[in-house]
Amino acid sequence: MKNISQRMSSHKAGELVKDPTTLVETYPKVPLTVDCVLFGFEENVLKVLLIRSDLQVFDGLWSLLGDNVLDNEELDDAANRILKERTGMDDIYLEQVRSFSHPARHPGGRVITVAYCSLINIQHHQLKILDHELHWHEVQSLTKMAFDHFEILTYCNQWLQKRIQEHPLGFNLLPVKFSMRELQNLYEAILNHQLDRRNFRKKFASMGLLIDVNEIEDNVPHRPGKLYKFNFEKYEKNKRNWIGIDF
Amino acid sequence: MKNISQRMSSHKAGELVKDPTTLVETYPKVPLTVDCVLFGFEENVLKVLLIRSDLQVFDGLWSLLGDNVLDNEELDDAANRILKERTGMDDIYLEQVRSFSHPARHPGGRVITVAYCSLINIQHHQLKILDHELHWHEVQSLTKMAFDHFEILTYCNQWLQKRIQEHPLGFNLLPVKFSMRELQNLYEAILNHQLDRRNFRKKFASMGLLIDVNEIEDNVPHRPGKLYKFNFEKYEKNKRNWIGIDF
DNA sequence: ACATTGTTGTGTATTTTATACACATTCGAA
DNA sequence: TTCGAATGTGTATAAAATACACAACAATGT
Repeated sequence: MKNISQRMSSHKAGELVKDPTTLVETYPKVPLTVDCVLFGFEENVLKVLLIRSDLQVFDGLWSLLGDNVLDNEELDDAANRILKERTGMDDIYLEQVRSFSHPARHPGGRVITVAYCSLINIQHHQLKILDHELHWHEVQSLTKMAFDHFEILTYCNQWLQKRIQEHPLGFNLLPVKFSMRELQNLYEAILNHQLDRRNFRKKFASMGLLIDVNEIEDNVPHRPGKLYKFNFEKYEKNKRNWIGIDF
Repeated sequence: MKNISQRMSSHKAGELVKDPTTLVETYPKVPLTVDCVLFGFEENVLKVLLIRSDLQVFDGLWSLLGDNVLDNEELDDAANRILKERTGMDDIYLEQVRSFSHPARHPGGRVITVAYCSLINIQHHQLKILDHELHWHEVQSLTKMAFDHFEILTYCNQWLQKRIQEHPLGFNLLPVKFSMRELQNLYEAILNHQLDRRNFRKKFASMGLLIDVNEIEDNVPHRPGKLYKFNFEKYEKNKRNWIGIDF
């Protein structure tokens, strides 16, 4: 109750607040950051883009791409700005995942962070900015990171696993034209699980969302596979919201 | 880039930061609140617990149960505290949903809020605190609310619809012992969709998670139905993480 | 030219799950 | 006793998931 009465102190109980600005000025303020978990896919392995931490206490440890949120900046905008600043990339799929607020998560004091996920086609976007040893790391190889970033990464990885099964996110990690094998490798890498090749193909074929571009792979040391594009227009049109209890 | 160099100003580029506290002090700070979307179920209707807004600009409009986050308070703790302060309730299922950060969402200036959802059994918890005209509203009847709370409510409602199909949340809204009809009414109310009675029962029967308590309803003006309990232990043990691409 | 190797592309049988649908039973109320 | 209204149950059909095998193809090496 303490806090409610504290807020009330600026006006009598039961009376309406006429000046919201004065009210907001009484609120405690916290430093707020956004951390971007940038996933990429290369050599059939799921990767994440990291930098070397600035902080001496985290000497040698890797860190997500984060920055503080600016005055009057929306969180989505902050995430996009950080992505742009760090990688030069624009117009990338980005999604808020959740906030992390443990009081001791930052050695410099209380800092709350909001995690965003982004999926990047590594081939399509050469990294132009390499500050802080920015580069890709295999997700599976990481164990310790700066701050609570390993926890955030783990959470986002699970989020991605669930998300990719219900939404066509994966195509953001592939070239525009891809083979069935590439697609399956992507799913297997993210889900960390082997899938039956024939059933996988059947599943995607039955969805009717892949466009056969009548081309085949080259530079493969074996029989080349057909290439496909994902039909985003059709997907957007037919987006279903199904009902099916399952737990 | 502006912001990175701004942060850098406290130390030379390439050098490690030795004093993280000083670093954090340079971060902009924002007022942060938690808004709780408390769902309940009564008379076969999904309801949400609201208070009358304090603010004159929102004269007459209803508002979610929110409060600012205290110094060094975790968001989860803040949400639990607010729930307790407003309703007297403790030990309630609470889950973070997402943050809302539009710069103009609060008339008093920039305030970021984190939405939490909670599901409450209305019968089991009489409201002891009725400040600010706290009471239950039919979700379907709401159109305009204070702040961006209608947007938050809508988002949380959709979140709930998805969530209830994959997790046994619904049982938090029912009495410990409930009939199949009550359970189905709950799902129909939340999903806003009619379900086939026989298939619904078959589905839950096949899950094997309902315990027949060998009792029947009373005080119903028709043939009473059998009562069941949800087997939380068995659910926790067998929690599966299935793989199935579907979009 | 040919055999070898590895991957592509396809089909079918089986099981499981979802959907659609109807009727007798039970209790309360009149 | 009868009526009304909801309970409890089963079956047939369609759709989806799963398990599994073999021929066709292109590249490579001989």
